[in-house]
Amino acid sequence: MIARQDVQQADVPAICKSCEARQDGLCGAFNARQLTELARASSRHEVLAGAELPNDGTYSNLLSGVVKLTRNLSDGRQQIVGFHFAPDFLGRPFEAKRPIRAEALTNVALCSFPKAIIDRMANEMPELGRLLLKHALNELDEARDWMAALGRKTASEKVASFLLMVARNTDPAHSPANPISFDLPLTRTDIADFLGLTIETVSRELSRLRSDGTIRIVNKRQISLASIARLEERCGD
Amino acid sequence: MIARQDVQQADVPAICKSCEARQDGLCGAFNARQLTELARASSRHEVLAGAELPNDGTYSNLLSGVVKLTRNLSDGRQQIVGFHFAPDFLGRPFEAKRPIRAEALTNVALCSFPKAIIDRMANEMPELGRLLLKHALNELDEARDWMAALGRKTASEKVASFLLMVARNTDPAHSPANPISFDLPLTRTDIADFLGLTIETVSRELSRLRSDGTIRIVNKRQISLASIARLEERCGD
DNA sequence: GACTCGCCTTGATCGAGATCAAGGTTTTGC
DNA sequence: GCAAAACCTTGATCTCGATCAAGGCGAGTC
Repeated sequence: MIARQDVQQADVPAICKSCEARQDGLCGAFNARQLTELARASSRHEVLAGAELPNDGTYSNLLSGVVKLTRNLSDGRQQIVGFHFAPDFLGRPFEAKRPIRAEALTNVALCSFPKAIIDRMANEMPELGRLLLKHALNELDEARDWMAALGRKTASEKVASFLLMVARNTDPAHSPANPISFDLPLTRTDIADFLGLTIETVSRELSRLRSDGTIRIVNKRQISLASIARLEERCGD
Repeated sequence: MIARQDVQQADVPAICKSCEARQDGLCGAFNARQLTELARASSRHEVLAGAELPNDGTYSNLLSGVVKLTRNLSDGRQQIVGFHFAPDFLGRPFEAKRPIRAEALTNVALCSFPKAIIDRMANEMPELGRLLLKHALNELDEARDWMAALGRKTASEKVASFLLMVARNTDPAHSPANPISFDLPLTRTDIADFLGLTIETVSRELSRLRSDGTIRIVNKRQISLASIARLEERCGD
């Protein structure tokens, strides 16, 4: 699912076809004239797996890959507070001072827009402001769902919920009844830091799900689910 | 601090002086003509402690009181995913279908604006859209701070962080070195549901903080802190 | 091949916080 | 005022997930 070859063929200029075609991303809101202007100002670039994304106030469409957002306590304890899967939209226009870092989990391709241009266009076009707001509220809803998981779910419910989330982001249109298979773009350490568990507990819970037939672990990173419905029974909500 | 008498004297009409005076609320963004129009459309009302706030798409300034946002798992486990303290701004224009309920913890006074009017004004005035976005991003940052607490802090760090948050919202300008005292607007059950703990653990941690002199528990609901700095040492970040 | 290094799994034991239980205090209602 | 109910505290015990420990697997390197 994390299509590495997308990152290789990265010679699409300026505002890329993938942006224009995408309903979900920022570009859906613009008219043809604005898209032409954006094309001149935007830039496409790659970030390698493991590298930190710059927090420079630019807005970006995430064209391929997976990004994690982490927040650290002073003694090094780490919590992952969110993920971005392609084709999400990334942007933090205000208050970028919080101790939250964005890091590429896989190789990542971005189409970035300078803050100044987007801000000016948002002034001309209220529709764009509403789109940005809608994105922020979706992220807020997701954050609150995970708060409930972190505070009140058991370890096995957390792992089941996590697998469901990855499956849905990997293949959103998939039927709940059919088997589905995907690459986990995270190490066990990342999963643990997301779920507020240790790597040992994550590993044990995955083994338990494997031994009762809910999942198959092909490759450490490659998981296949017997059915989404089967996991939904175990995720606590 | 939760000024109950404010709720009693609730005969301010339409768009209230408290709204206009408030930097933080929605009204800061409007010009005089728009404020006059809003005055006709807005309504002030009260919600009693314990009652649920309607999720009807209206936007509101929270004039006094405290509101909790809760999310429940299917078997009744509850997680509090956020608070609103006066003078916060409340609003969920999109995707109100998530299983999140807003409930008044104290008596609450609201100044509400119909969604249709705000939406139209947001179209006329990009500044308003940016204000709404800024509020949503602040809430997102807070949610992520609490994700880190839920996932990675110990019980005593959670309780210390919680007391700090209430203290800061109660008297944001207070010096970190001086003592401060405030009403806890929550039961032990609410605190536990916010921190992902049980009421017994919350009670024990409060007792521990009392016995080592960090806090004084006057009245079950009335807490006084020796100093904010003292608590900050214990909150883990 | 064999060595190393990073990552994962599994087992044994421990401990923070949950659960169970009893009693205290504050509020409410008569 | 008293009784009942709601809420809070404290103690005893248990359990889930953390910690400690050992070894496996796979990729890269020599």
